[in-house]
Amino acid sequence: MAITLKDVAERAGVSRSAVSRAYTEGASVSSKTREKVLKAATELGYSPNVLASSLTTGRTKLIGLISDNFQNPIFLQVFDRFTKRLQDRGLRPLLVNLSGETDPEHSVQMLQQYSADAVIVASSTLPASFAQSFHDAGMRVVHSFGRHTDQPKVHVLGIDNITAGRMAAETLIDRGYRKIGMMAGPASATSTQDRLAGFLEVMRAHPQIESTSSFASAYSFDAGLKEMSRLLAGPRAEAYFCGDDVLSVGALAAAQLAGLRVPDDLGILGLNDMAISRWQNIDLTTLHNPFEEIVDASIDLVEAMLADPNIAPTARLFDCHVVERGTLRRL
Amino acid sequence: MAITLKDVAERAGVSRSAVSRAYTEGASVSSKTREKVLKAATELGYSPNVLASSLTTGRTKLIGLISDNFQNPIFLQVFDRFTKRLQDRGLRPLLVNLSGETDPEHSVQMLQQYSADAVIVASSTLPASFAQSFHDAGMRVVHSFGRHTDQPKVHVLGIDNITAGRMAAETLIDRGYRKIGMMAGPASATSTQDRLAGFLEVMRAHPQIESTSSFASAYSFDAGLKEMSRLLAGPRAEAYFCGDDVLSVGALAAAQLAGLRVPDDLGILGLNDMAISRWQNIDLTTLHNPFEEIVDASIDLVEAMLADPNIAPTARLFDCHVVERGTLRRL
DNA sequence: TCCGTTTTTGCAACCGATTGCAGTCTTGAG
DNA sequence: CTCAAGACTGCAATCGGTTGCAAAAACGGA
Repeated sequence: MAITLKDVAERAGVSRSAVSRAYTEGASVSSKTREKVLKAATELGYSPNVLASSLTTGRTKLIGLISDNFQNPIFLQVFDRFTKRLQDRGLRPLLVNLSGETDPEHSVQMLQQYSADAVIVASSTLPASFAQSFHDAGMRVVHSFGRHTDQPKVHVLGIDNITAGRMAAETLIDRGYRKIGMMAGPASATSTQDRLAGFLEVMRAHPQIESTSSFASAYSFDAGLKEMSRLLAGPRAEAYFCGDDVLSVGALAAAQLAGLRVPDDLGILGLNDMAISRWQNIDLTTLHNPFEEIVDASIDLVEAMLADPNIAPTARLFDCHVVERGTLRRL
Repeated sequence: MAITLKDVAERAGVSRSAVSRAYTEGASVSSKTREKVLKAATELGYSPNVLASSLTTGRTKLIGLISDNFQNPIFLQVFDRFTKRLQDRGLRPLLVNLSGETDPEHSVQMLQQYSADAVIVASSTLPASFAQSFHDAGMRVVHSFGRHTDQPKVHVLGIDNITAGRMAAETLIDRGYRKIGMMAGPASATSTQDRLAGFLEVMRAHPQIESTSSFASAYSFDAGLKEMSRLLAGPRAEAYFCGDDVLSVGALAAAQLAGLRVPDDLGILGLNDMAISRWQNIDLTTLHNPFEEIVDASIDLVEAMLADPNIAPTARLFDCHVVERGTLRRL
């Protein structure tokens, strides 16, 4: 059916090896032969089968891209960036939708079956053990948006969640809020835990500030709406740091439903700076997540591992900064 | 490095064929042998290499998923559904980000190199010729969200854009609007053309209604904001049917900036019913796009083609319906 | 128990490439 | 013009599986 190397070889009147070499950078072929081959190839419409060659070379250029969050709009931006950048380097994203699954077993096996060259775990909620499983199975892996550790077992890149939590708390205090709450994400997510830890640390240092904290059940609009509605039903804070932007939007909706004006009656601070947060209809003051840098750095790491599988695992932190918009009063 | 069939064969004390057969449904193996093999396999942690087997079987279970829209939030929902459903059937999405590219050549070649079993073109903006190229290259292809034709060259599924355009126009008329505009998407997109055609058809049948139409430069928030701002600067209509939901949100932002109240001063009707449109902060009245059904049907078609590559290309249309929310006055 | 069936099994060729090796061709220096 | 070094080339083995075929084993009925 499809054109194979053999067809090209026959047409060009050379051996199969010659054809193969014509396609490999720096191989020992005369330019005359190479031309003959390329000519025959274009006439036939041939392009080499990566999968077949992967058998001997051990390289598929397939990169597993695993995510457990297809609800958060920022992930569309993340996927956009990942797929573009991978493509630019001749790598192919094999997308895996975890959708609720927390056991890596299945993904590990599947990516092994396709001998993916590397795996990118793109998630701020999965535990370190998840990415680790791929490493244990002998695969190259980088965990993007993962939790920082001093002795990482696998490459992990992400924002500095603890510092972000602190920054959020300090920002709210600086704006003069004296009753401050954190509506965090799901308690099980590592990002939630760290952001909350940073937040609480600052609060402990400011005993005069009244502070509260609670968890939303997921990083989703509905969870944010629900939890904020609950909070607003009781004695409320003057401003809330929300676990992330989608939660914040849910919180804004809750405020609206409660008849509160933002930022006059209630301040909301998000985290991520997803594209939508910039929309005037939302106009969310938030901490910017430099996800483009994280994605790019992740791919750099993937390439580095492809060149040398044994580079020591690194943990890189990226800084957030406040993006001024309309949901927090200015001083 | 990795465990191969040979290792398992040795450990189980059987031939390589036996191992292979143990893994193939309906192959001629005694249950005794199969058990021996499976036992050895689990002890060794073996799982067969799909890519190697694809050489002989001609099946990779890899499905190219091509999209040119990573800006529109509804596509995150689309990807979510596609990846989940493909996975459920043991198929693997190989994601291709067209990002501005309109020439299929490159994608065709890439997917051929990976001998993808089939290709799904998920786009409402690409011309039919794009999907056609894959067909011409001998690949199985279905075009999801594509334009309907009577004599389709490839399978194409999508909403009935012309009827949707009509429905939008009629909805606005029914609500008592007498000056009606359509702010369409980019002129080059097939979906734009059809939606506009349906809209204009109804308008022609209602000469007493004052109507206008114009194009936004892309299906994006910024394009919607920009075009609607332009429209609002001149003599404006009482209500606009926008090319899709993201455009609508941009239009809402423009209205807000112009100090207009929606729906009192201005009505906005969208199309797609993306998740975000339901958010109270947006609360967009829109035409529901049954994308889940389209995705599911697309995958059904893929499977059907896998079973029989020669089934005649079909064109299926899916109906939209109005979702009542807060951006259009009720009667 | 014997023999024709049916079920299992292993051999070996093959899928579409790559690559070490050894033989052949070109070179260019002498 | 000769010859050694270097550049090319093709052969054949290999990657990890699959599968047609023939031989071996198991089965079942008489």
